[in-house]
Amino acid sequence: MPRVGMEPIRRKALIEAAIEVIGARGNLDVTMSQIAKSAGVSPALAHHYFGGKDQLFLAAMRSLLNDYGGGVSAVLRTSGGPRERITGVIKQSFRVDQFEPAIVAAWLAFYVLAQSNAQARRLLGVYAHRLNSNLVDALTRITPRRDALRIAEGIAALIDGLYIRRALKDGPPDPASAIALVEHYVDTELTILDSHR
Amino acid sequence: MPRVGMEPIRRKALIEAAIEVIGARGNLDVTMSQIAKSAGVSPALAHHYFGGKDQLFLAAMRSLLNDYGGGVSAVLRTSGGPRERITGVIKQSFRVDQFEPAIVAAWLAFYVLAQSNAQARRLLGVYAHRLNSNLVDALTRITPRRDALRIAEGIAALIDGLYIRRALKDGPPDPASAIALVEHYVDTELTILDSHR
Amino acid sequence: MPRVGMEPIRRKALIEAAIEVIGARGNLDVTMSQIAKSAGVSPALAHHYFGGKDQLFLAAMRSLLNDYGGGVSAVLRTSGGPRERITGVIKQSFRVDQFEPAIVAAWLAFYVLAQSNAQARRLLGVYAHRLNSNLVDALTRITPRRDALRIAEGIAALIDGLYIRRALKDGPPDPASAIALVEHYVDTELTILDSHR
Amino acid sequence: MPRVGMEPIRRKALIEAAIEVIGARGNLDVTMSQIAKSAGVSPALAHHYFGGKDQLFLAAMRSLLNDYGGGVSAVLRTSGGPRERITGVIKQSFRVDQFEPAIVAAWLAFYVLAQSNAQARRLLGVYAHRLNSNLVDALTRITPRRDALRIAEGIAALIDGLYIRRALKDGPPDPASAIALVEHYVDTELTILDSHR
DNA sequence: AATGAATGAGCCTTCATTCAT
DNA sequence: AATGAATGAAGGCTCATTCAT
Repeated sequence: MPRVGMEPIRRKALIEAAIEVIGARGNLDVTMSQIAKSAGVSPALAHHYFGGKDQLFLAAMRSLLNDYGGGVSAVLRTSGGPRERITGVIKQSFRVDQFEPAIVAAWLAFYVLAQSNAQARRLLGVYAHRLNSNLVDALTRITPRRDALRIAEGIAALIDGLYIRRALKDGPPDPASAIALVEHYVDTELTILDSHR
Repeated sequence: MPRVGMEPIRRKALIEAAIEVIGARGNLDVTMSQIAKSAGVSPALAHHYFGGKDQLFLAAMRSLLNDYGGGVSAVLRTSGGPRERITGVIKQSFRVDQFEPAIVAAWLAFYVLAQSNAQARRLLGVYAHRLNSNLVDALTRITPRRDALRIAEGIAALIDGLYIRRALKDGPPDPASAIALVEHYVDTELTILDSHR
Repeated sequence: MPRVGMEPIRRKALIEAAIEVIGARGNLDVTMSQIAKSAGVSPALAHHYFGGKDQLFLAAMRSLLNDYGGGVSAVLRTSGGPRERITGVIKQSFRVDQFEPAIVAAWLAFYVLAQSNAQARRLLGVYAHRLNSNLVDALTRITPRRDALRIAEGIAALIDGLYIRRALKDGPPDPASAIALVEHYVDTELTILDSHR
Repeated sequence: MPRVGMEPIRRKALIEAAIEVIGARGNLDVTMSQIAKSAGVSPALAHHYFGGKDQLFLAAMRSLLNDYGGGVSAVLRTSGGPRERITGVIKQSFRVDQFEPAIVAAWLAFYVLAQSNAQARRLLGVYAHRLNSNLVDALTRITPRRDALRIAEGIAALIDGLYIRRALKDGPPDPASAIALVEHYVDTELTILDSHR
């Protein structure tokens, strides 16, 4: 029973279904039919709205990145000093909804996709760069630029590494301990720098 | 002209071809034909020796893990004190051959495979546990167990995270800076602990 | 904004769009969507007005035949003697607008359609027969019936054959030379018959 | 039950099946499955040996052209004077096997294909040029070049046109009358030229 | 020991057609 | 009068896998 104005609803449903199915399977070996079925529509409709499998994947990836990037931006707008902003980014990265197994699995899958798909790599690059800028920006206000660059990369690497380890570990992801570990890293680095001054 | 005793030669060639092809493509979407062609044999032979695609993948993963794990073991046997052993593990993780794009890509692909394949997950788990044991074992000799566990996870997460970031970054991987970053992390953590004592 | 009395306008637009699209593509592998888009309406409307793809094709074919047949009839009404009427038919067949690549391509496509579609074959048969009647009718006034039949077939075959050759040749169709060739054929045949009398 | 050395057998069978199916249907709207089934193999095998639908079509077209072109060449090697060679070409064009409905229909379909497929057009162009060369070559030995060019085009157009007319006409193709018509055309043209000399 | 031959299963994609609005 | 929404059906193509040699 077709009604007008369904396009945005279907698009959203399909993107969510894509992430769900990819997350459930753990990789990108999912079919348009599976996604469409999960969204409650025919495979043809998915093609109609997205033009193809790749573009649906990219749209899903974009959605994931927007959810994350949007949260980071919101945090940065409200946080106070540099150190608080770093904490905000870390908390955002390990926000409980970001840590849902399906989401993490989709992230991993998209990481891999980025190796073979230029557009995906670009998307990822933009957000990685934006995250890095935010971290470096905050750190340069409290440490020399040389250290800021290193610490920023350390934070990002820790975040990514913990993501993987949680994704492949059995049991609950335990975001609190992940946050604590990264926070501890930041504190330690800053303390050492202070003591050397 | 078939000769006797070819089996180990073919197996090895096929495993190397698999890693090469997977690395070149960036993911596990490779065909048996591609692998077989790269190894200079027929797809049927690959099937004959490994029994199927999944098992060839697992064999390739096992090979990768053995190369890495073997190196770690060798390092641990020759290294002196606890701190040196940690350095040994880090160096091993970022050994230049481990950092070849093809190898990194294969690692990533296998990480993802581990999400959906129990046998792969088990393989990965064994080696992760062994690595963790080595790190914790060394760290407990110089820090309280509580801190040793945290720092070990930090080291492992940093290693994994840096892997991903190098894999997806354009340009050369620069293992030296990766090693330096992790070493710095260890030193910093240990220094802080010392100063609080 | 729907208005009354749009049906004939839409039908005409769709038929012209069909011929245009078929001509542009060179064959009948065109979609309703392409045709509808070219006509500036929705595919559903094309379906609504013609009942289906086949019927739209037939309508387009009918239009093509009417344009051609109408021209022939007009020529025959105004021309004087038998020889002039033959010239009229030939000129009509190679009228410059009939020679537009799109029209030629549509003709060819419809020729092929006639092989598998009874209605199309009937349409083509009626017009072929009418053309033949006109030619034979004119020729019997100046030659014995036996020769008239042969020459009429020769004229028709030459026309058709030249159509194909122009359609598939690179460069401009050059209708003048085509007309000249057929005219020469008619003249030669008639001259020979005269000389044998 | 696979046996070695099947490739040429399968290729031939598939090409013949393609022509048969295309001929039976009257156009190129045939599926790989239909062709493969008609050849007694799986669709996958057809792809395996030809790489795709287009290439199978082109191979079939090449086969058709070779059958025809090969016959023409054979005729030209054995025929005596120029006039006999022209007769040879005409006879060859209307050889009874060339006139089989399926073959004619395939020819027509390939003519249409040539409009949209560059490779097909090239194939057709080569053979058209070769035929034209043969005709012009023979004609220039008995008429001025200017007339030779025109008559050669007339012969070719008549042949093509008669093909179409036979293909779309109900009843037997009657190659004899087609040959007679073209022969008569040649004789008439030559006679007229003689009488004007 | 090794391979050419062959296929079944499945996926992406397209498209004519229908339907409610 | 007109269309956006939606789908069933089908086609091209790929690929892991099997089999006889």
